[in-house]
Amino acid sequence: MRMSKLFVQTLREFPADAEVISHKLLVRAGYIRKLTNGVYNFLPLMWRVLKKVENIVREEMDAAGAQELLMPFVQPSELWQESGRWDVYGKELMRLKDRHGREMCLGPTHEEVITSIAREGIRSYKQLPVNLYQIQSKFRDEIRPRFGLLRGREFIMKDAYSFDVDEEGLDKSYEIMAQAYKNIFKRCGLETKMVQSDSGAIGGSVSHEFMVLVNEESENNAGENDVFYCTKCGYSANSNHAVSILNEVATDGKFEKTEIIDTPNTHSIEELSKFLDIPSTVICKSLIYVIDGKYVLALIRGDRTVEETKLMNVFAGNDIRIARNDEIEEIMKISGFNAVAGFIGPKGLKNIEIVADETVKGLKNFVIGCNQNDKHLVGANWGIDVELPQKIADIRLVEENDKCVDCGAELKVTKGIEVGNIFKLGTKYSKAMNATFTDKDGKEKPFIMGCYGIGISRTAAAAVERHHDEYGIKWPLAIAPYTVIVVPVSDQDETQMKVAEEIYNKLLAANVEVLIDDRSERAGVKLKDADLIGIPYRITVGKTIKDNLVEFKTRANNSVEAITPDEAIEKILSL
RNA sequence: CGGGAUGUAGCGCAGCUUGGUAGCGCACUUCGCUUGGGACGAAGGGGUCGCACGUUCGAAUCGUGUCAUCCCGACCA
Repeated sequence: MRMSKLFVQTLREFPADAEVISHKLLVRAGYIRKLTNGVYNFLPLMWRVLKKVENIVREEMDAAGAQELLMPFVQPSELWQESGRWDVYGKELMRLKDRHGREMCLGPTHEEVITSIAREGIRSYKQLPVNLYQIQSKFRDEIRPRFGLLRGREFIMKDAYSFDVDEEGLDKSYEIMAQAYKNIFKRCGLETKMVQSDSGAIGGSVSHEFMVLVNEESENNAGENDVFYCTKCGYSANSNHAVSILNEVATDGKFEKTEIIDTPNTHSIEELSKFLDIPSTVICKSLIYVIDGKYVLALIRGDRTVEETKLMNVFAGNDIRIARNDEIEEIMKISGFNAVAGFIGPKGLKNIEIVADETVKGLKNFVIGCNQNDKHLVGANWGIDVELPQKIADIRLVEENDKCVDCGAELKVTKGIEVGNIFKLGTKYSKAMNATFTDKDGKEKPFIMGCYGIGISRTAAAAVERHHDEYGIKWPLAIAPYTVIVVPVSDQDETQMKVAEEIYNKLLAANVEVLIDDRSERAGVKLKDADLIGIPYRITVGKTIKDNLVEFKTRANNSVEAITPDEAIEKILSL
């Protein structure tokens, strides 16, 4: 391709509305352009990259025995009503009506549609297992799209769905996909970590996420997930799912008397601990949450933080948030108190579910709110002064230096970009939608399903996050829009132009994806653009051509060497 | 949805306090000159100043409303 004809506009400055580096670079280097909030045009260079990623995904999925199909982007509400998700999938589901007033939605994911396909097409266990996938645009009306391609509303996704006879079959299908995913990301030039995660709105039991770790980048960190991992064994998990061994701390408050004492203006654990001159580990913290509209009181030791997803899962909820002050007021009123946040305790509360984290179980002679402002109960003990809640669960956020449940070594935390996700769905959809097959024993059984997603556009953006420098993008070879760019330094030097054209034509003839910068620009412009756009290799034809030498540059490490044109061609052909 | 900020040419910005009919850099067009790291000179084209209503002889500038965008929290590939 000739640069003079290539549809690309590079910008001399970064766009003002971009925050993370992949967004800044992709816009500046002319790969993408925003159409509207969270929705981007993929310009020719970007589309080449996306097709590369898609093809890697396609090859590995096919090799893993999956079959590609394409489902509609617009879906009828009926299917979603069958699965029960029409009412629980929140505002991310883009709903619309057709001319007859019939309710539809833009596909954010395709469990319902694929289940309806399986329901119609699979009658017998003999047809199983089967894995079907598609690569397609998805639309999720995200609350806050941001970070360019990393969290758009419309994005390209590969979604696959497996159907098995039984759990062992699912385990096998899941394993095959996990391996395919490892191959895919490796081929894309991305190091990923497979971590345990919460299964969220899609549902199901087991799930893992593939994270591109980005902690090394201190500038505007694009990693939206905290990943905890063990420094010794292989354990790693998203913070919304991570567990750890209870850490050993002082849990005896050593108060001589049990009494309610004045603790003025101690709204936070920190203030209370300072005021009483005790460690925060002997305080029981009380937090009121609203889960699916119902009130929940969560008790946790003063030094720890509640993990909201874990808490929500205790009640199988879909939505969780901390209660507002007016809601706390309402609870207090119902229970006959008037305490504000900071002085709340479980004793005497009405109309609320109570759950305690494991950390509070071992507390002795501890401090806890008693629903009286500016007062706390000190020297409390479970079963004597306050009832230990019946519901006890792990609802705490893991912290760095907690111990691994598998091997006892220390856990560390890092940031990650989630580029892929695999779930064991089980029968969640097949049961709800009555999708069954006839098994060996002649009985009707629901499919055992799994689902497997990869953010294609996000993967490309993640590659930019991981591979760039101050001059621009450094595409991994496998997903670069072009392999090599030939740059004649001066378009007025006949020899340079002639040699550049020769190199270009030879590479073209060898089916190499090659660009030639034939624009009548000054050298600086052409070299800067080549770096910005991030083509993996550059062959610069300059003055040294009189000695039959060109400059061969490897963008990945910015190394250069002077070699002959033929050697340069040879190097490219031997990649 | 809550908190903060911003909307002026394709991109980056100034002008707004103290109203007087819009400007700079990049990009674009033409000519000259230049060609190893985003040159230079000359001449051009392009904006109903987000939108609406109001105040005023007169509004980018003041007021009210509205829409959009960006950042911080709850969603997720």
